Amino acid sequence: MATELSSKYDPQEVEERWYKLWESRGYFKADPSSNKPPFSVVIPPPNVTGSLHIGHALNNALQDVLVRRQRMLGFDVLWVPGCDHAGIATQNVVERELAKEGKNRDDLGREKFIERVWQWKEESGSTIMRQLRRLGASCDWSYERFTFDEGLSKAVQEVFIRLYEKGLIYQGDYIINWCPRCSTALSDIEAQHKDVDGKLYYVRYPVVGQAGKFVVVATTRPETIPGDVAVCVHPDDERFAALKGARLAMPILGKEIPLIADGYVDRAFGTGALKITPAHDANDFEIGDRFGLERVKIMDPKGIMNELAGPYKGMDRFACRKAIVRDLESAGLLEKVEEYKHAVARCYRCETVVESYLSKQWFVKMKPLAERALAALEKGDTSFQPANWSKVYSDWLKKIRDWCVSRQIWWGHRIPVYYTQDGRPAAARSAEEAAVKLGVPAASLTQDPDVLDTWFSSALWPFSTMGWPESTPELARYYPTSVLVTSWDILFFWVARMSMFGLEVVDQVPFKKVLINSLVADEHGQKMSKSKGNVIDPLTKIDTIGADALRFALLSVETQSRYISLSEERLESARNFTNKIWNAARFMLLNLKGLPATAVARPQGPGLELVDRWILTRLDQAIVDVDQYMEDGVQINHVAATIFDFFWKDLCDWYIEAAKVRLQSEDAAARTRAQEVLAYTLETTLRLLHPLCPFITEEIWQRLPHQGETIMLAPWPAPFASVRDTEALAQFQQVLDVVHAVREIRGEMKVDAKKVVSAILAVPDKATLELLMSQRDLLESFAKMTVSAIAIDIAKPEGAASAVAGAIQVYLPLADLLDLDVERRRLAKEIERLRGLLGALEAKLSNEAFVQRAPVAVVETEKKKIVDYRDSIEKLSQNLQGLGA
RNA sequence: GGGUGGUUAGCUCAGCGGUUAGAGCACCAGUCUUACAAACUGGGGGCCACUGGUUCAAAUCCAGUACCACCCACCA
Repeated sequence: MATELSSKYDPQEVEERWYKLWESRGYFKADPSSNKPPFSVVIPPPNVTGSLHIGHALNNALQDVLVRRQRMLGFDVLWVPGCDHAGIATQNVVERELAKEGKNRDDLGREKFIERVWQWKEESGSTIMRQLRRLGASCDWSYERFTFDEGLSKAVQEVFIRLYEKGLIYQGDYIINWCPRCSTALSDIEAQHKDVDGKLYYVRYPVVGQAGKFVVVATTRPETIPGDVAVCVHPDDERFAALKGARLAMPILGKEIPLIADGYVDRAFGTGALKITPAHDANDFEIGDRFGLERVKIMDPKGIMNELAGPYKGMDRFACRKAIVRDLESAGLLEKVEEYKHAVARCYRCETVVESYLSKQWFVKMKPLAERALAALEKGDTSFQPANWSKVYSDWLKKIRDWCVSRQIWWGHRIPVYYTQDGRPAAARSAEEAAVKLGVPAASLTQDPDVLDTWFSSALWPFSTMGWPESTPELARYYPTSVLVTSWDILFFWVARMSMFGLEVVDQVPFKKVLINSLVADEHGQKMSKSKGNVIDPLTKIDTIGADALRFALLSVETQSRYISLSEERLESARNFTNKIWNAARFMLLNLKGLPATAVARPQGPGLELVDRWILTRLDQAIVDVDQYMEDGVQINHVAATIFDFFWKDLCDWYIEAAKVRLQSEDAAARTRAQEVLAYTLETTLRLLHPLCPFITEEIWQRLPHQGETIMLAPWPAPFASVRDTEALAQFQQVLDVVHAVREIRGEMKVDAKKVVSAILAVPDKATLELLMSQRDLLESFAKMTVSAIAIDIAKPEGAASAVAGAIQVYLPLADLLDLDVERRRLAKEIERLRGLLGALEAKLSNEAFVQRAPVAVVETEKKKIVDYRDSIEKLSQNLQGLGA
């Protein structure tokens, strides 16, 4: 069987070839008609704004691991791929493109502009899907969806109308977060608060009719003074008792405003007096409402002061702040300015300082939806992993506020509400339907110009992708999805909203499990950003080190912390691992000639050598560990480490080296045995590794004796059913100990690596004697030595270096190579180490509390260890003395 | 103001109740041994942030402290 591998691993060629084959043969396809149990995942749809970044690579590698393993376990897997139209973000990107051409969106007009964005989407969307393929993502491409697809748009429209009719969507004038640059409303979570070093201005509001008297108000936003309609103090604040009912003059502009009192005011803050600007602050809006005050809007949607700002008309809000401060100062109305650290909200898409702005918007009433999501969490219908995210999630749901869903942009799902000439609204699937509802001709209606928050459609993703509102076989079979793999930064934006909308619309949670993955930072824990120049581009990496290596690097650092650090070193190490796999496989394939093409059964029986039994048992252990780490909290980094250690240390460093003796032997039976163990071990390990590194495992697997046409559909490895061969583990460990002991002496004594030394092994009993006799060839080849004698209680020759390997004594008569100083230091150091261990143990065992209370088994092993330590110290001391002082 | 996570070898991290703690990279010494120098062999390197507590036993559990990150929040 066994065909050779090229001497150098070329991931590019291998990856491209296999992905095409897999896809064309339909291995990624779900089969709704199969009788296999279903397993479904929907991709967190990447935004069509650009290309795949390293975070996507991690997220999708993780999904692919789960999905590939489930397939191997015999599930009918559906992994739905797709992109998000990403409303504001994408519109911004295209507007920037236009700006390069010296144009803006108004130059094109709504229709042409949207056409332009679609053009962008076609390019960018296909780039992203191509990149996912390069990563190896085994999505079912026949289910590829886009949040702005016709079908998904229909779902959006339908959900809006249903919620509207249920009274869960309403329109109203409220203070919302407004981005003057994007010129649209934002939801609360789209305004991101960051502390800044600002200033607190103490402004004097002259009391009308009492010359020289002022009420001093502390504010961070003096530019909103023209919008003031009152100054408010606490009703019980003695300092203002005498001014009750007074009128104040707005600084600079002179407009008269009342002094009012409300319990909301914090007497301890500033001067205890708060200016009330209902159109530009959420709290002031509420207070204004309580007092029936006017709402004076002093800015336009771009953040430019309007005519109500009097002399400041036409100024940008920040220029206006400067101007007002200057004017206040020259008018003697600025009492003082304090440094003040406070939170300022910025647009999450463009970082512009967000304005609290009064405007008419559409809202979703969230409380009833959140309650259902909370109940589902409580019931365990959805669970989080790591589990502590469920607290973050539920805390947010508990204090949820209504969701502002209308956006004053063009790229998105148009709000399906139509108005009559006199402003009566109706939510409808078309103008015609609205016309019927409203009893007017369709032509007389105008549709709401706004579009929906992009996250509105994302919230429907798990069921809209499956064909809702139609009742499709996919919905019935794959909804709720099995697991959602996503990062915590979109827990509120996306995960929580999917839960709420899934329950509200389909009456079931959208996913049973949420697996939260880390965000990827650089090697110093810094967020990757273009400006810092620390971005690692996944595609460039795939080009250079291959997708498998990139995946392995990401997966081997993925933990349950919020950020993981990815460094060039880590990537290099993963690249080295794939290279090691390639070379080891290459060696094995070169040595498997003569094996049949059919899968090799697990070798067993008396023909097995100790080392064979050892590697097979280590393999079983690795499988058990991997399974546990896959199931038990998905500790994928441990999965990676387990396979890495098994493959490199056990298989390559020991087993392959050990097998070389037999592979070159004349004894055909012995050779075949070694070949069978190698083939079996490698084939099983490849299946174990396949979900993490799909390409290289397939490429090698194809050349090994195997069953089936692809490793993708080969069965997931199961540990061998019979009892663990713990005897082999223990015995082989003794062999390893002896090898280590000899190598250490050689290293310390600087024995020429090519020189074959001779060794004498003193063993404690007959069993050990027989064991070492049987492993003599192995010992000799591993330690570059000839074993001249193995005997019970043989004496140490003159001029020999010595070491203790468990109960075995190793003597190397090195003659003039022996450096007495080095030898003394070595032995003394080891004795010191053992004495330390012994001392601690003795203290422990002389502690009666320990002997009485600790489990008997623990006490017993400790007692045995004491004997062993004493024995070793004794031997080493003798050896040391034998060297003379 | 509330909350979460972190603090272990020079760096990035693992270990989360039972020997005086491990890995990868980096470092030092040696080796091109015909699968692999992207490799092999050996070595050096850590009072596991601090302080208390629980326990026969603590890096590991609990409490507090310090520092670092992050999230949430309408106190101007």
